[in-house]
Amino acid sequence: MATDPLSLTFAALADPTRRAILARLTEGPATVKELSAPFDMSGPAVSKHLRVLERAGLITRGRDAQWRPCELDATPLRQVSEWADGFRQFWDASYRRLDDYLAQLQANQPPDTDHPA
Amino acid sequence: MATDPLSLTFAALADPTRRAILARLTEGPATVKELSAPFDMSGPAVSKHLRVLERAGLITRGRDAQWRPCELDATPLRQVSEWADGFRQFWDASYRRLDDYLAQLQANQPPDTDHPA
DNA sequence: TAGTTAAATAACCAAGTGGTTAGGCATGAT
DNA sequence: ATCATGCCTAACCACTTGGTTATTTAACTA
Repeated sequence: MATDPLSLTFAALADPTRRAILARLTEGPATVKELSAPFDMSGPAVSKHLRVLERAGLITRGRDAQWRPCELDATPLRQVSEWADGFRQFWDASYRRLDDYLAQLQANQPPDTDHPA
Repeated sequence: MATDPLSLTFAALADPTRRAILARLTEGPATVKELSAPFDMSGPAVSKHLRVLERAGLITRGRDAQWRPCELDATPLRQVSEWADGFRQFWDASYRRLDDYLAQLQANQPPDTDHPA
């Protein structure tokens, strides 16, 4: 797998379980067991997901007796947002093309308001 | 692998080659050979990357004689941007915490400008 | 000391990834 | 009809992923 930061982040996000864990962590830190609760999945499976999130820098892990609380670190998501925003004009393109088409229609042959589509 | 649309999109983006292909396609449609040119990689390898992008709905493929031109479809990136934006307050949080700290410092014990840190 | 709880590690498995080479199939050119 | 081009599929490889169960480590508790 690619090991550059952006690729690690995207790879970490490419799993619904991990995205759900991040969503849960927006409400505050949680232990591994708390994070496991919503999922029909063994503890080690959740541990692996957490390791992927940690490698991507999306969570940090502390230590409190036998608990290892996880905390959200959303800073890598900033790069994700910025990368995606670079394509905004292209996902807007179809709508703009439709707007242009409608504007041109309006200018050249105004629709007959007596016969709306 | 997860097969929901957002996971497919994130997985497709988790590779620098595929992101470079998308960047190239912002300049307009291209054939597979044109897309392969910048990469030290066999044709089939690029074909596989294109299939991943196609499965994620990020490109569409046409047919022109023996060429199979690829075109960008950025609409899935809109969901990516919206998902990431949901975390904006959290990647801003550290800066806000710093601002708060500085503001509090300013109010309670104004820094000695003769002894800057 | 013995027992319980939280979490990690180890070992394993099926499936997927990212790459390769070899070969096949259309299409266009000679 | 033959050949070259563009691209695909097939088969293979080493490695990763997402899951499992069993075991181990670490810390608290009785």
